[in-house]
Amino acid sequence: MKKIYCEIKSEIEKRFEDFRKIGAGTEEDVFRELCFCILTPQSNAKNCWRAVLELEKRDLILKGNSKEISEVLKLKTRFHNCKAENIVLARQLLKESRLSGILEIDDDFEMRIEIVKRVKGMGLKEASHFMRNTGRGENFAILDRHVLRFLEQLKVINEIPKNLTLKKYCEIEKLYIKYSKKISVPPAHLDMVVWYYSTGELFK
DNA sequence: CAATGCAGGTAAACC
DNA sequence: TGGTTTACCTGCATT
Repeated sequence: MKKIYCEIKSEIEKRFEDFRKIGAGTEEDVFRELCFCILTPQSNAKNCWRAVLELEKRDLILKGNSKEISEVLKLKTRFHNCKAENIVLARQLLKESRLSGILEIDDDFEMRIEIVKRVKGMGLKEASHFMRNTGRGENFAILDRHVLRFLEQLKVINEIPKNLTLKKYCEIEKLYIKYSKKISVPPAHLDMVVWYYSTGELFK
């Protein structure tokens, strides 16, 4: 694992530079990333990004109603009806200037909790994902199926829990961080190493 | 062709 | 109250 990390470390660092740029960009740039994270659960990440681009092309991210958005999401992501609703709801936050208040929170952990509480469709995993993609949360774990399987294989955890409650997520996250320290790979980077290891490529 | 597995989970209902 | 189950939902690759 450490060996793989050394091979792709510079590539990962390049990604993180891009992430920080997005985070420092316009609120709209950040919102596009939020939409992406709302789409990814149980869906193909690449198709989710294509869906975001398609929504943008049709100018639906800031203007489309849930039905129009759903039409685009259909064929590209699972649960397109819920996710279309969630994008419209998240947009309300943006338009009522309640999103910027969340984004201005200094403490990363506090900000993550606020995202989970305020943005429907965002759990701890996706909130961590969103924060990483906007250049924050370097001490978070993005506990998706790949990472959990990886942790199980290494016996960092005994088994993958059937349901990941907030409490269990935090417990496993602590073990994940402990392990990342042990092998001297930053927590945020380890996630990408695992992702590369299981899929053979780096994406978002 | 039918059956199965897989795709970066979350919210809400349930007991 | 907190852990568990279910709804959301479908295309595509593999066996």
